Amino acid sequence: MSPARTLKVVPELSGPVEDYLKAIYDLERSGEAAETNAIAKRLRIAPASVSGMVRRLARQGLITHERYHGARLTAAGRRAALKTIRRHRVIEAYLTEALGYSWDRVHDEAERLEHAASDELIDRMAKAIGEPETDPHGAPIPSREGTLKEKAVVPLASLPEGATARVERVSDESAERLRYLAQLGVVPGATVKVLEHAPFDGPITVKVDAAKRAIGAELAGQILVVGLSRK
Amino acid sequence: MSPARTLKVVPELSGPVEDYLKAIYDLERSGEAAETNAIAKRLRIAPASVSGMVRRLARQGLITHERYHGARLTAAGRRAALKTIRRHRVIEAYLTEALGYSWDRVHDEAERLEHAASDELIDRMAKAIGEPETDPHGAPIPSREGTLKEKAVVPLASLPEGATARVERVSDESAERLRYLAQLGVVPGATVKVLEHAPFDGPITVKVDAAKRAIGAELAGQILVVGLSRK
DNA sequence: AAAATAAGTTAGTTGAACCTAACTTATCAT
DNA sequence: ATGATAAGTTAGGTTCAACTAACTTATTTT
Repeated sequence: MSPARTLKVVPELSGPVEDYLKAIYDLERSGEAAETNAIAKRLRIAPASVSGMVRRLARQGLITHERYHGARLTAAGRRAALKTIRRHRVIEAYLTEALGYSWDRVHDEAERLEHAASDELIDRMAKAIGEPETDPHGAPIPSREGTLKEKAVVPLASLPEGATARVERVSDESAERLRYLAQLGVVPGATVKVLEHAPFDGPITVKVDAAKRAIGAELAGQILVVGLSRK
Repeated sequence: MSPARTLKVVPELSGPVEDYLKAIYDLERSGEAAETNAIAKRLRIAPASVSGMVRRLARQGLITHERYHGARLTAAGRRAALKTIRRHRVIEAYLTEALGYSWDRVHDEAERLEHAASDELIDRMAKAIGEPETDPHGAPIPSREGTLKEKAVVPLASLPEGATARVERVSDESAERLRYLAQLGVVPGATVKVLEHAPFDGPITVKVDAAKRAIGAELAGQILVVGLSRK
């Protein structure tokens, strides 16, 4: 048998630490610092546990943390987060492209493999499927160098009636939701036209592939699109 | 994000536990019970740590253990060990067949991935490369059902002068050794003829691919072959 | 058979990553 | 501005899987 972890210049981060950094990265995308409770919810652990880890991550220079006011990634923390995110998304893409997984089954598998896969494996996987730019849910894959170009997207829910848009990305949090979206035809690349927008956060009615579909406000907030035309 | 571990009927075994079972399985192949020190050496941990874990595994019914006299897998332990070994070997085979890894680089990667890959992933990998019967080093891959047919093999070192044999399997413990063996042409499937056998555990001289090679006794003990003819 | 050596175990620690319960700080509503 | 609620933290505890040091049992040598 051989040593459990390969030696590295940068000290290896543990699986849990990688998970925290990913969560913080994700929460920070909305602009504000990642709050303790939000991190806890995302990782399904107790807020008290987050307090402890956040202190540690700050001490290690991966995040900055002002007590009672959330966490923000430092440059080093962001780099580490993007590396893990790259792994996750390349694995997701590889599982669908090379091994026939459906898009609603890849998340959990990737969640475990991302902590065990070497950079070399990730690069080989990416090359084998033609260096895709996004994962199966439309999320962009960070480059090998750790840069990421986020497209300017808006939630489908925010479009006015009559607008046409291309689906760019959907949330991969729930397998069930992904199956439902696939059934509706709401997948990255699909074109949707907003027909009707019920008031008071009601459902919106859209045309997808010549079919009329009603989508709840909550769900429509998770579908990210790029607008094609206002009318 | 989603839960860290999938739920299962059989309680999940931790990575370390899987490593212990694999090590014990391997050591037991030689007939005798797996000794504490041997396990410790294989896993590169202190013997004292093994004592503790062995007690736990026995309590869990995965091994039997008589104090001071080594450990043996129970049926349940053997099943678990073979599952992990199947994962390891399928991953090794997949990495070489599908992703272009050389046979000396697959072990470490598999060592980490085997604890994170789901049964479904392993089955998909195996199918993708045509359900191979062995890993790149010639070690047999346990079936999905947990059975394993070990070929009747002998160490190259045990062959008499003049004998011809087919290389079946080599030890994958050291990447360096594997590179050396590849260079010699000593790979599973190759035919070797013993030309000379130096006394006092000296090197043996063999013919491989029309080339004459001297191989140290120690190394020749790790090369497993099936005899083709005595003369 | 006694002494030397090797193998194995026990006791006590450590560090990571989680937990609950109790407390403190911040924010919001009146 | 004061009290209620929400958010965050501290304190203390658990489990896992490793460690070292000291001790016990088994095996081998003389």
